Amino acid sequence: MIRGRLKAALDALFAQGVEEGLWSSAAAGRYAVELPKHEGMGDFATNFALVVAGADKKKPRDIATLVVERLRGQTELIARCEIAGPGFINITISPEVWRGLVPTILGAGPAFGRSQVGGGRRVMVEFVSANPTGPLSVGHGRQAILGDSIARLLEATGHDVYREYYFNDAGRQMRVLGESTRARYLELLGLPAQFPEDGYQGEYIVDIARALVEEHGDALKDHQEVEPFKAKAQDYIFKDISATLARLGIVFDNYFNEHSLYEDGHIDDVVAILRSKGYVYEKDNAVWFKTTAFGHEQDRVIIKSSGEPTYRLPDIAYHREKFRRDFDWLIDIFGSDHIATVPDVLAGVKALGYDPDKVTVVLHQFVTLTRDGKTVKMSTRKANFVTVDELVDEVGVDAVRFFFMMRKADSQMEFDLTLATRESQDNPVYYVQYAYARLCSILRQATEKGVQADLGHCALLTEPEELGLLKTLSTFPAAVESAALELAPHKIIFALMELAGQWHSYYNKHKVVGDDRVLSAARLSLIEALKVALYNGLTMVGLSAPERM
RNA sequence: GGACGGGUAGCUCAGCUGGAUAGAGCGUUGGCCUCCGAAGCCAAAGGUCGCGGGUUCGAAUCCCGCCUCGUCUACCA
Repeated sequence: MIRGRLKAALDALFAQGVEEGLWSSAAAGRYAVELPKHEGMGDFATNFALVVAGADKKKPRDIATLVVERLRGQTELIARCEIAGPGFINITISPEVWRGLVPTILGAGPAFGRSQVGGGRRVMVEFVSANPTGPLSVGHGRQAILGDSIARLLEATGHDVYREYYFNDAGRQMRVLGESTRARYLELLGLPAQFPEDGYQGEYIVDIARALVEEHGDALKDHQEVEPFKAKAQDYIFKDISATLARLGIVFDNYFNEHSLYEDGHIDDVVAILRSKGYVYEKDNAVWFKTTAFGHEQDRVIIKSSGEPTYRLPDIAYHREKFRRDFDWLIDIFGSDHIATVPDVLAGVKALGYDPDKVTVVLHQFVTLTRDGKTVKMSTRKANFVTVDELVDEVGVDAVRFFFMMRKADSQMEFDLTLATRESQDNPVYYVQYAYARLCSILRQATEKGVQADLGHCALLTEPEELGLLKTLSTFPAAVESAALELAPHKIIFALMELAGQWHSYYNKHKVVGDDRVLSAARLSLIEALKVALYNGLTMVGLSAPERM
C-alpha cells in the first residue's frame, strides 16, 4: 500500500526528470522499491539512481543527489531520505503515514487483503482427480490442500473459481478392485476365493465386502460378473473420499467422469478434428498423434491397435471440454508423475485451435514419508500407505492444511510421521493461531475493564515495534495478491508467520492494556487492525482463527 | 541419452523477475512468568548458498559446463 504510493511518487519524479533532460527514459520501469534487509536503512530503499545512472553512463551518486533533493520536498509522505553505499537511496516514511493504516485497515475489515485484481475472470482449478481405488493417501493430501488453497486465494482476489475433480471409474484398475472385493466377499462367506495377484490388499476392501454380505447375504456367491462388486467398491470409496475432502474443508463444484467423454462422442470428435487438420495418422494398426509437429521428440499413440484409446486421448478431450465451457484460465494441479503427459495435452489443445497459454499446470513434487528417520514406501495396492484421514485424526485439520501449504509446490517435501504424531504441538500453525487467540484474549479483558480502542489516539503509537508491525501490515495485501497470482499459497503462510512473530515480540516488550488509558486505547486500535489481518489471512486459506485455544 | 524439479545452518525449508552484513522453524546452549495467555519472548552457537567458469558496479538469484537426488521418458492410467 505505502510502497505503492512511494513507487508512484518515484515514477512521477522520473517522468519529470526526463522532461527536464536530467536523464533519458532508458531506465523507465526498471528501478525497484524494496524493503531493506537491515536496520538503519530506512523503511524502503530504491536502486533508482543506480539503474538510471547505469542506463545513461552517469555517476550514480550525482543522480541520487538530484533525486534526494526532490524527494525531500514530499514531506507528507517522506520523513527522511539519504544516499547510501554505491548509490542506494534509503527512504524513511513519515510515521503519520504508518499510523494512518490503522483506520484504513479497520475501515476495510473483511476486505483488507482481498482485492479485485482477478476482475471476475472465470478460473477452473482441477485437482485431486484420484481414481476411486482407495482412500486418499498423504500424497493426495498435498494435492488437495494445494489446489484448494490456490482456489481460495484466487477467490480472495476477485476470480470466479470453479473446482473440478476428474476421475475414471472404468479400466483395468477398477476391474482389479472389483475382483479384490469379490475375493474378500467369498472369504467372508467361508468359501474358497482366489485373491488377484495384484489385488488391493487394504482393510477397506474387507469393509466393502462385509457391507455386501449384510446387504445380499450369499446371493452373490455364484455371480460371475465383477460388476456388482466393482460398483459397490467404487460407491463406497467415493463416499469415503468425499467425506475426507469435506473434513478438510474442500468441496468440489463438479466431479467429471472420464467415461462421459466416450458417451458424449467427444473422444471421436477430437480424433476427427485432429485428423482433419492433418495431425493424425495410422501406423502399425494404431492411431498416432503427430506431436513432432509441436517440437516433440516423437509422435504418440492415441488409439492402440486394440481399438482402445491411450490415456492421452481422453486427457486431450477433457481439456477441450474445459475450453468449451468458456473458462478464462485453466489451472491443473498434477503430481510430478504426470510430467510427461503435460506437453502432449498442451500440444493437443493447440492442435485443436485453443490457446495453451490459458492453461497453467502446477506440478507438485512428491511427499516423502519418514518414520523414525527412515523413508516409508507407499503403495495403494499394498495398502501400506498413510491416509489423509489418519493424518487428520492425529494432528487435526488446521495442522494438516498448514503443513501442506507451508512448502512451495515444486520442492519435494518430507513428512515426518514421528514428529507429526509425537510433537504435533510444535506445528507452526499453533504459532499463528496462538498469536490470534492471545490478541483476542487481550481485547476481551480490555472490554471487561471498560477500556476501548480509540482511533483518535493513534499518534501515541511511536514505539519501533509498533511502526514495524504497521509496516508489515502494509505489505499484507501485496502478499495475498502475489500468493494468488503466482499460485503459491506458501507465501501467505510466511506472511502470517511474520505478522504473528512481530506481534509475539511486541507483546513481550510492551503492555497493551496498562495504567495509561489513553495509550491503551491507541494500542488496542493497533491490535484490532492486526486482528483483522490475521483473521483474514487465516480464513482466506481455510484455516480457523480460534479466539481461545 | 533426453525432459522437468530439487541440492542454502545439525534437520525441515524460505529467499531465486540480480542489490548493501544470506533468513525462519525445529534441535543445541544460556536467560525471561508476584505484571494483558510461557502453545510466547530475548540471546548465543551454527553457512565454501552442490562444484567450476562467465556476464557486471554488484550473483544464492542470470548464462554455460559438471556432480548428485527425485519423477517421468509405454500401443499402463
